[in-house]
Amino acid sequence: MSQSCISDLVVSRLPLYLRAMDLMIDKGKKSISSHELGKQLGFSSSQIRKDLSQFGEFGKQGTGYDVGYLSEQLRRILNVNHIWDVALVGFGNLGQAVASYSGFIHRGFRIVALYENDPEKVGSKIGDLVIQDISEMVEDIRHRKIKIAMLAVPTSEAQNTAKTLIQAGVRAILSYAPITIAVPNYVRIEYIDPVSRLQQMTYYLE
Amino acid sequence: MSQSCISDLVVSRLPLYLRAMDLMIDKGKKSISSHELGKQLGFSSSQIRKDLSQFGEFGKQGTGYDVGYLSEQLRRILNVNHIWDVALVGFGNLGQAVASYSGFIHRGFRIVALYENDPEKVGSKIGDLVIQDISEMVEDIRHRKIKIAMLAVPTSEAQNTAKTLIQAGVRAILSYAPITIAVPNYVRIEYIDPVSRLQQMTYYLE
DNA sequence: TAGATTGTTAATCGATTAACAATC
DNA sequence: TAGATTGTTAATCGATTAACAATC
Repeated sequence: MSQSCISDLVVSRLPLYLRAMDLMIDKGKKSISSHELGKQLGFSSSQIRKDLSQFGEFGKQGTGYDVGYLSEQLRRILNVNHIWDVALVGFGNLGQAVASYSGFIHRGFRIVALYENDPEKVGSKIGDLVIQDISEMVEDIRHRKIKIAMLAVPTSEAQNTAKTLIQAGVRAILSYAPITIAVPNYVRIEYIDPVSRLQQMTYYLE
Repeated sequence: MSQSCISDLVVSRLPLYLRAMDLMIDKGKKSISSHELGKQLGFSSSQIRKDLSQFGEFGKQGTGYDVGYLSEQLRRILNVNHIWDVALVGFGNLGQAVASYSGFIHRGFRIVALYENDPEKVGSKIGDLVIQDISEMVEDIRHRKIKIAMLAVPTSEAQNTAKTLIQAGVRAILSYAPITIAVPNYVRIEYIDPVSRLQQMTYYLE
């Protein structure tokens, strides 16, 4: 059974299911029905059962889903049952904030490299990490076999930096630049653009 | 013609069209066809024409869309032809980064208030803004008629803070907390969760 | 056992695309 | 005028939901 038959829409919901499971674990809840989970996430129970059934049979009739087991299975499906090394490019305000965010590690990601243009910043230590010059980036990423990068460079440099990252072997990019970046189809790219989300909401205001 | 017949999927693409127009303006490009715009954004030309046609006739046969005019129209449609006042709640690492982000103002948003729990931080000035105690939040937001808030508080406080914001009159929330927040249906909410986006990509890796 | 809830099927609903007459 | 591109229609494609037999 090929993975390619699963819609990206379904995949995009799996992290939300996982998030919810981990919240349940914190609360000490042992099992949950699709109905209850749906209510919590704002999805229909049908949709949750349908989504999960694409990957296996994780529930029990009468009782629902075992929270610990489903969490484990979702981690396996999403490939976050191990920690991924991530590179962060750009250490301006945004890059600094991303670097200091503590929410990555327990959800499967660890920033292991920082690259920056500004010679003033290169060489500084942030926790255990030294900010490296961007000229070392390709060799370093290739050598360390880093596959995921977060992009926090200025918009004008985003496309070129992405290209360089891909040449170095990166296969997934999370970009904070408010611009669409062209990548080959063997590379995944996702965007974080808070302003677009705000504009989406103002459409409905007033 | 009621707005309610327009899908949120369509609305979510409008900010991307606007972003692209503004990039064109910077580049000095005067007009663009749906085909060229689609290529740039990774959408089909049909989809772009269909989306835009829901709001009016903005193009010209033979030449495509006038960049300046379409930009203006999209701003009008999205209600960002004026600047919205925005409140930011939570001034930890994340809140500080959001506050220092310079990309809001020229896309329609201005942070006009900062609220924080920590008495150590309350009273400090950030640019022109004073960090206010969260206890002043409801009265202040109500008085200033602020309708949009960004939520950068710890996960455990997100739901309650959102509730308070809504009581104060906020009608759109951009939440950075990795949790689904329940809101009444007259309130819009969007989420920024970089880790979910990363997990969505690792599904396809290896 | 009786009640609850799953996984799955078929029906519905909605979104995308292909095609083309209209026209700049 | 001839070429290009729109706005729109109809066809296709895909996603969501309702319903229910199976079963814990």
